[in-house]
Amino acid sequence: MPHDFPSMLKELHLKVTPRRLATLAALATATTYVSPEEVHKRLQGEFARIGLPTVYRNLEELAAGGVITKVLHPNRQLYYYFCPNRSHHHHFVCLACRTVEDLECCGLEEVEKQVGGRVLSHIVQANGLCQACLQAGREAAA
Amino acid sequence: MPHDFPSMLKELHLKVTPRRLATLAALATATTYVSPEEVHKRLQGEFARIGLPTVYRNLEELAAGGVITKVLHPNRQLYYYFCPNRSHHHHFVCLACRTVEDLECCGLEEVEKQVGGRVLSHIVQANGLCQACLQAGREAAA
DNA sequence: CATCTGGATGGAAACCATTTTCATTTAGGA
DNA sequence: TCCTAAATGAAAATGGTTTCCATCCAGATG
Repeated sequence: MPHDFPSMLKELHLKVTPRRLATLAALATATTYVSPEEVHKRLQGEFARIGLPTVYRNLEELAAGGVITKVLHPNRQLYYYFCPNRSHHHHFVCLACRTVEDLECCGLEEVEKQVGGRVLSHIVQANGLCQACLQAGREAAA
Repeated sequence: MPHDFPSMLKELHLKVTPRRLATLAALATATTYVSPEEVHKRLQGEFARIGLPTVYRNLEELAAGGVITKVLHPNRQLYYYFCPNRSHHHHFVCLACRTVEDLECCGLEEVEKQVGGRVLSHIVQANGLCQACLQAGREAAA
């Protein structure tokens, strides 16, 4: 069953606009994490007018709603990834081919207990080279 | 025994300069993570001339050498923290009072095995409110 | 101690991903 | 069909961070 993008948007109380649907479609069909700039470029093939701020805004809203995932690159730029896995987990991202792999959830759930405070957010992300890139001798890229 | 900053710098093949020593001293005496801007401001009390680029460069070099730790704020700015704990571990940072607590190391060591590739770097950081801030009703700040 | 050399530094400018502003358009309920 | 708040584009601003380059200094050498 294909993704039901309109329902996803409605659940987030976002209007179902052509640009948002196209953004979701672009992410869902990408095999790697992508930059806002790249999403913008791709949408320019579908819309005569599409502003970069719109892309930034929509990506941010979708990520805030949990429909897509942010990838924090070591270069500190933001990338986005459509992760169909709805359960709580973390990612390994290949810095060469930009693929994303799910990781088993690690013990961060106990952190709040350990700290005694409240965990508002957390980052658990491993960066590196996937098996394929390692064997192919590819290197990390910005 | 106080910290031996000159030795730390020499181990990293960095020259022992007054600015670097003052930067380390500033971080070591701070009870919270601090921004490059804040380090710069503090050093202005010690040096008639101190450039912001110098502060950025030195902080980056010290972090690259593992002498200090980067704190990745949710607002995507970089902060730094002098963590005397030399063993591998991760951090919980309070977004209200900016204190940093050590976390027990979680299972990231097995990630490389799980992925089959090579982990070049990883981020494991919990953000939130520490116990004291939670009880005091303080809130997260930028 | 004097000299030498590459690393360290300051100031100004550049960078550039991201955000803000604001006028215009549009989704979707009334 | 209307209406209103949300969505959008274009242009400009933002601001943390980095680059450039001339000058300075740590520290090795003799």
